[in-house]
Amino acid sequence: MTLADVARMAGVSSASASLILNRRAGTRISSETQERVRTAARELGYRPNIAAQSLRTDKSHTVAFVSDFVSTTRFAARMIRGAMKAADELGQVLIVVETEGDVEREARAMHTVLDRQVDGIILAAERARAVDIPDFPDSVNVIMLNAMNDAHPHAILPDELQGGRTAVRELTAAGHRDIGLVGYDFESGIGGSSPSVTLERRMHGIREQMAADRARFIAQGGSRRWEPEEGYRIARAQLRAGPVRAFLCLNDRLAFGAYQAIAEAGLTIPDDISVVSFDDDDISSYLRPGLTTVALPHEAMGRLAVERLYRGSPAEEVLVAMPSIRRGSVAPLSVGARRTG
Amino acid sequence: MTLADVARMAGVSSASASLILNRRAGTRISSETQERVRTAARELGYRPNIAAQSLRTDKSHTVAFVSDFVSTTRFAARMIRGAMKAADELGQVLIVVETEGDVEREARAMHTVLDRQVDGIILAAERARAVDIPDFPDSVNVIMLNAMNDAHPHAILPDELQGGRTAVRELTAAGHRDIGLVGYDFESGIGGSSPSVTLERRMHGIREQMAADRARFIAQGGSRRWEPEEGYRIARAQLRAGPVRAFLCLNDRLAFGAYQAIAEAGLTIPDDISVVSFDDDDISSYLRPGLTTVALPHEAMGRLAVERLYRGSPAEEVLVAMPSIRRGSVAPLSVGARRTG
DNA sequence: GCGGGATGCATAATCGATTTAGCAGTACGA
DNA sequence: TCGTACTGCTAAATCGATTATGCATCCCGC
Repeated sequence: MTLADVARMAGVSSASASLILNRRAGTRISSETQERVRTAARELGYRPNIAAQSLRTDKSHTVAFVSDFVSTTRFAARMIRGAMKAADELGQVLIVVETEGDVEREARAMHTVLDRQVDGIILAAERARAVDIPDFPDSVNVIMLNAMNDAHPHAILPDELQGGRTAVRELTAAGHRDIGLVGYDFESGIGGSSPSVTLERRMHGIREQMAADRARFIAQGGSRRWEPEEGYRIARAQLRAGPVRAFLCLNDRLAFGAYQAIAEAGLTIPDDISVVSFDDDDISSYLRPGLTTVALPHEAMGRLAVERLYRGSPAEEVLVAMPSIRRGSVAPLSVGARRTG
Repeated sequence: MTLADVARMAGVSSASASLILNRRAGTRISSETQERVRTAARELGYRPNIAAQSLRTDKSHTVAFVSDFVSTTRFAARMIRGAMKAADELGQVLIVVETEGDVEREARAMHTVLDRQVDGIILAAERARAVDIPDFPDSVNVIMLNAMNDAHPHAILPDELQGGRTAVRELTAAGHRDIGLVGYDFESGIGGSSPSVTLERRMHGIREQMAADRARFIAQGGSRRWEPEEGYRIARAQLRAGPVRAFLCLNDRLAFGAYQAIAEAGLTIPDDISVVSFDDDDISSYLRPGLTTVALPHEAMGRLAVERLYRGSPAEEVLVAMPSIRRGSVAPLSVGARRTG
């Protein structure tokens, strides 16, 4: 079923059919003719051939989502999901390519999708970071998702500054002032696997809010890997060293480890000790009690990427709020409730 | 950079340029001319416009991956990853659409991708099941991935019969004959969330292998939901009822719960009790000791889907082997090692 | 009765490839 | 010398849309 078929059935030229079906005609075509064409299109089940459209108009209604990882964690998947929902709403479609961080595959991916005349490219990274990307024509619309690149200022990132503040406030609002920090050490600067702008921002937010609320870290434990084992190790050390009543963990896996250490010490969350963390990983809802965590808003970010490409929004850095997900690992500090025995 | 540019630079017609770059010419074009054209293409960085190609040839080198879920579990993501790897190797690209199981969105997705002249459609389901799909032209190449549909015999499924046998053999090979079954009850038929062909096959394989190895279920606990809580409940009941030394769990989340019950009973895995499960979920590698599980081969299945579409393989049901992932939750039965005190 | 403008539609070019049919030129055998 | 068979390439149609231009026709005012 082509446009020509529709035109023939309606007894008009395909030019008119095109004008009518694209509603570009204004008043220049009689309403009877318009009706005839629309009816014909409906009866024949006409659907435009997008390859032909794209050839002529240079619009493919297709966006490329090029990511270093799609399946390692659910984070990347959430960004994809957000992007796909927005695409669906806007009549777009997503070509998804995984590069596994391989530079050669990245370059290949860029070309492959450009060959398909995509309307824009979303370059996503699983963990917010600066990425190297191959050169390509300036005409191409590119947006960095959870990633940064000097040549491409259009980027969507989590608002880590606000996120850091929010996490601290979860604890201070419950009365906590003496807090154990798990995963980072301000003195040595150790924390996280690589120097990352977003981590800096998060730590900055944490520091600001701690000062604002007159709270202090009575213990700090840094580690490069942010896995349950390290969380366990650091939390145990802090519990042994002193009377910690609140942990601020830099991600949910660290918090998972901290939970173990807390249980081992015979303490109860949140009555004896409160825990707050970052990311909203799957495990945070599996844990008992559920972990209160400041979420990385990946779905919202993915959605925004598609929408901004579609709208041709200005190339600027966009920060997406990190909401706090309260699940029950924080309780008001009640003096003397702990270790009364 | 179009083909015409290349042709102009090489001083030939675009027809010749096309023939040469597609290597269709055979001996009909002089090698000097061929060289000139290839050089021109290289120097100009010529890349064919796939929209134009697709318009003319009806091949878009694009495959649609329509799935009910892409981001809920890592299973779906693994299928996508396998599909993408194969696509990358074959010079194809994947359009990914998520329908969330919504019939209307499924229909819309089918049309959207058909409009884009995809070479084939992969219809994937997160959990192996029969799916309803909208009608579309017979000319479209469709393959069911982890799903079944009467109208479309071309399907790729895990070999659950073999998988069931394999799981049992993991235990019987270690000397276990008296086994506790977690998640299913042969007498009541209760187990799993919905009647599923693949579950039937798995249970059939389990039954066969149990008989072949002269083993028996000394306890069975069925449940519709296969979540950690149920695993915990069922395992605890079985441990209290009698001297179970081996658990066969129907998925890793049930096993996760069983681990808790076992720890609570003061028993050690695998010395006191062996555990085998299905799926190879993430948690199976997080657990201590690592969980021995019969994996759902999702990545291999995704890969196969793209390859078979590409090759135009016959429309048949393809079963993919479920490999056993040994991690240390199974140990040889040593009589008297348990509860000696 | 005629120029001018609006109305309603068609013609044809175009996007960038593929592919069939066929045109020159040469070689060769009879 | 002529017919035939290759060889090496080009012209032009084609895929299915969009869009600039143009051609009738009619209405209107003068």
